[in-house]
Amino acid sequence: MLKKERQAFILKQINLHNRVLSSDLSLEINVSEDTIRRDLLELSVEDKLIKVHGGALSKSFHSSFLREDIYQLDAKKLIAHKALNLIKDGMFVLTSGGTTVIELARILPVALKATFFTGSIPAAYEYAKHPNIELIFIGDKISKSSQITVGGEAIMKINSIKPDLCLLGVNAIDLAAGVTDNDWDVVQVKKAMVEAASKTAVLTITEKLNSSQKLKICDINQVDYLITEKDHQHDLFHAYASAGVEIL
Amino acid sequence: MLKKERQAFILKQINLHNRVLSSDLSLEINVSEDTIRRDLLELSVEDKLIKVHGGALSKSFHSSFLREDIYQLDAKKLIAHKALNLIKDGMFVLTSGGTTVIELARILPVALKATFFTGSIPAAYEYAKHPNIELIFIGDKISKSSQITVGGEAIMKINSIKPDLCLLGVNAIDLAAGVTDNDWDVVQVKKAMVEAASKTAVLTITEKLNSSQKLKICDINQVDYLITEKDHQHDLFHAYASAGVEIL
DNA sequence: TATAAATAGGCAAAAAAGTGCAAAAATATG
DNA sequence: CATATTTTTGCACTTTTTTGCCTATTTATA
Repeated sequence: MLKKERQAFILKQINLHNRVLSSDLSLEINVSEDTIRRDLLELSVEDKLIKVHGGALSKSFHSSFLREDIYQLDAKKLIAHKALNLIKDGMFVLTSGGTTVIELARILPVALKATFFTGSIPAAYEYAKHPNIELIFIGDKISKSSQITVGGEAIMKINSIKPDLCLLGVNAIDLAAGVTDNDWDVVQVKKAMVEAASKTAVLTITEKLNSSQKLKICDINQVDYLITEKDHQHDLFHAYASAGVEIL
Repeated sequence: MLKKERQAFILKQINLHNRVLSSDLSLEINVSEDTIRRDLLELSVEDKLIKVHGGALSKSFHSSFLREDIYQLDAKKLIAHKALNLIKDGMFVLTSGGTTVIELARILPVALKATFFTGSIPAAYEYAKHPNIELIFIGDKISKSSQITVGGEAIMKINSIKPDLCLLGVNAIDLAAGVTDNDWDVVQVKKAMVEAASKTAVLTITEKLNSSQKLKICDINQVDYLITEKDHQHDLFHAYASAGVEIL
């Protein structure tokens, strides 16, 4: 069998079954696993498939969602980088959805080994691409507007875990009003998340600071860390720092 | 043998077998391999064949592989459209992941009002965009390779529902071997899905027909509908139809 | 953390390809 | 017809490609 034929065969198997094992191909085509590995390497640099330990995966399965224009993306990236400091190897992390949290999911260091819980579909999609984190999706009804799980079953599930850290992307935060939002179902879930976690970090652009909405998620004193794009010594944060929130 | 005769012979062999080896041709025509190589070089600059190390490949063979992705996508879209006929307003539909199912998710008519259950992140992402369907995500550990929920909790959840229809994107289906797959965790979940649903429809391109993998999801007699891109009267389906599967 | 599988990188043998050359054959030209 | 010119072909040689094997590392997973 010619090399090109072999590679075509491999691609066909991948498109057919979404994944192949080097060992299987080696047996089927009757060449050494080294040869298969070299083929997979070539095809992967040609962007025809995704090479993984032990074989290869179909590309179509792993193409990413289109990133739409995100408001203040640079600020959100900065926030994400700051938030990384809170996440350590072996941690159990519970995260909400929201563009800032998704940005964080994208930049998690590949070496990080941790367990993430989330009910957000876009966030889960990003976490799932990470090689070393274990992902537990909290299922139930999906809220269309926020693409996040809501409902009693999800809340029960959240109550049954005890994560080290909750990363909350929020809509509004204010010293007096606390963390607030405007979707009843989402608020119930976020409430449960804050309650369950040992520590809670709020991720938000400063624009949302000192604003409030109609439904309350938690008080300021339940927030352990506040992460924004501005320097932690900025005047804006004095009152929050006094209230016991650590500013990052 | 004249040079032109020889080249015509080579082209004939290529069209017949899709590939030729320089060494074979040298023996058959009784000229040196150098001459064959020069012939192949000439024919390849004339765009009559594709020269590769060791011989040559037919043009159609090669170009069909380049276009395979698009070709398969068309097939999957066709399958998705056929599958639509099974889905009625008010139904509870349980779906797996896989590119074909995701294609279906993309083309659900906006007017359709139904409840969808899934454990696939990409599929959920598509369902979530639909205005009128209610989406319940089945949560648990997410399998990285297939981006689908796996694990005992997910299976228990599936067992607790009684959907009207299960839409299964499969990796391999065969009359004797039944529906098979290659990931243990995924197989457990799919098994539960088939068990739970009143009716099961298998969505697959015909290329996956009559192929099998190592782990069994269910027997052919548990499959109610088989949906492929080919006409339902195609010879390929006789045996399946005889086994009681309705071909769409 | 320990163990087995998978991988990368170096090496060598074999196959194939490129190169230059010269003999043979075909073709052109006076 | 004789000679010059071009084309074709095979051969000797070097270079490149392909492949399998080996060993040290890395990776997956219990």
